[in-house]
Amino acid sequence: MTAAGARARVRAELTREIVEAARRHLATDGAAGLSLRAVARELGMASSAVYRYFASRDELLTALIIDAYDALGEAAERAEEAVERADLRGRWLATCRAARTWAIANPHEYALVYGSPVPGYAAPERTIGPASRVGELLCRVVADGVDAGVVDPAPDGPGADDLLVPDVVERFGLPAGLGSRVVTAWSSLYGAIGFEVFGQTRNVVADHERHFDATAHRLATLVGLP
Amino acid sequence: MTAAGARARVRAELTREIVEAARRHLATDGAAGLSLRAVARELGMASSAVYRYFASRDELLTALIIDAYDALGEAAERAEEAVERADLRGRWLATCRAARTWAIANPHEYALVYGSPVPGYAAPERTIGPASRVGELLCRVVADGVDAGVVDPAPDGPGADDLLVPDVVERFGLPAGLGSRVVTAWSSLYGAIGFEVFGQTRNVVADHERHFDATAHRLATLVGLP
DNA sequence: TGTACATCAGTGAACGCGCGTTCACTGATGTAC
DNA sequence: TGTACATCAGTGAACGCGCGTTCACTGATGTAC
Repeated sequence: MTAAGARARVRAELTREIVEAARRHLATDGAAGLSLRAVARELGMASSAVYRYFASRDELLTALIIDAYDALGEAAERAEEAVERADLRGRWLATCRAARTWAIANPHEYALVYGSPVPGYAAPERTIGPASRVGELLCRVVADGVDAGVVDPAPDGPGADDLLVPDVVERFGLPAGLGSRVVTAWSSLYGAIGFEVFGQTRNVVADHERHFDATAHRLATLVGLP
Repeated sequence: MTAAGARARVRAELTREIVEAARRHLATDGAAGLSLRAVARELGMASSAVYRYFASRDELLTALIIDAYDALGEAAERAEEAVERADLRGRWLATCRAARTWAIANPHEYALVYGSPVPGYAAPERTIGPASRVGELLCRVVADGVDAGVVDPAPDGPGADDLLVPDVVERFGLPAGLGSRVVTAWSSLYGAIGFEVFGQTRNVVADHERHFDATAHRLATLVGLP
């Protein structure tokens, strides 16, 4: 068992090294230019050897995508956990700020998951879970506000009840009347982050950090947080 | 003059055909995979012939980018013009909806300008003008509201006055106290469009059109439109 | 109007490069008796 | 503990493909006198 265990451990380590090398290549060539051969070259192995670890280029891409979602999700979760439970707006802001900070520190991984889709690549189902971690966090804050009686559960009236997929509303524990608003805030958050990371606001915004904070506050207000 | 004029006209036509073919290739291969050779092949000419029209692949990319910004800008401008001047919210909504409609109809060109940056490509200065047409439109609506006395010129108090680059505030005719809010709405608009076009809300939103309308209304309210 | 010259569009071969994936193979590492 | 066998990691050559860009060239189209 220990012998087989050792082999498995070495295998897991090399798998990680391949993913790490691929991640570095993302920075120079983008997702579309990610090359198995270049990764193998960097690790000093034959390009064919990589196929012992990943069945194809797309599988390697999937590993990168899941890693990116998980890293972003974990950063946001840690930041949110550190805030006192009753401080709803503080939890919301911490989540938004952590997402922005992670995106600025890892722009190419951010582009991989929230930028243009990679042509010819279809993300498999197992990316869905990691992809929704930040969204879940935002929902929980708002749901806690509803439970505490400080957030209006239906700010749009009954007209916005059926805009979302019913499963989603249930899974995230949100009142139906609030779902669409939270999705607006969620997409707005990534709009703000994307504009900054991709440079669209370079000659527009002077103080990116304070402007982002103002945006996060506005989104908190939009979903009804006190 | 007519002879030279004819030659110039033929040249302009072929230039357009090259750009059109390149645009079609964007759909299958993405911006990073755009290939001069593939474009030449489609047009039945030698790949070297394309160099009589574009000095490099990047120049062709620039032409595509400018075309995309201009097409989006024109669609938005036409839609906005069709609304009665006094109907500020209607003008705002028309602009947002036109941008969304264009993006859905032209997802790859949308990705080209608002998705991940193309690795190794730096957009030249002449893309800036076309890039800001939609933003200008949004600013004008809000500025008209301020002029009419129905939009609060400083909803965030004096604290948000210096978040943007001063030139921008001046160029777009907005009060300093409103600039940051309009930028929030602007990035939120593209966040919403991007999420829909790139598929992030596929299993989340049930009625994309109505949800988008709700979002556009919320953004109008955010910038203070009555 | 006719002719000599200049300009321009387009060709095809070549340079040097990179890619994903397959395949038969060599050794090393583990497993079962 | 020792040996025969099975599993696995990694190799290197090959297949067939595509790319951007350069260059000397052929003809056609325009221009000046």
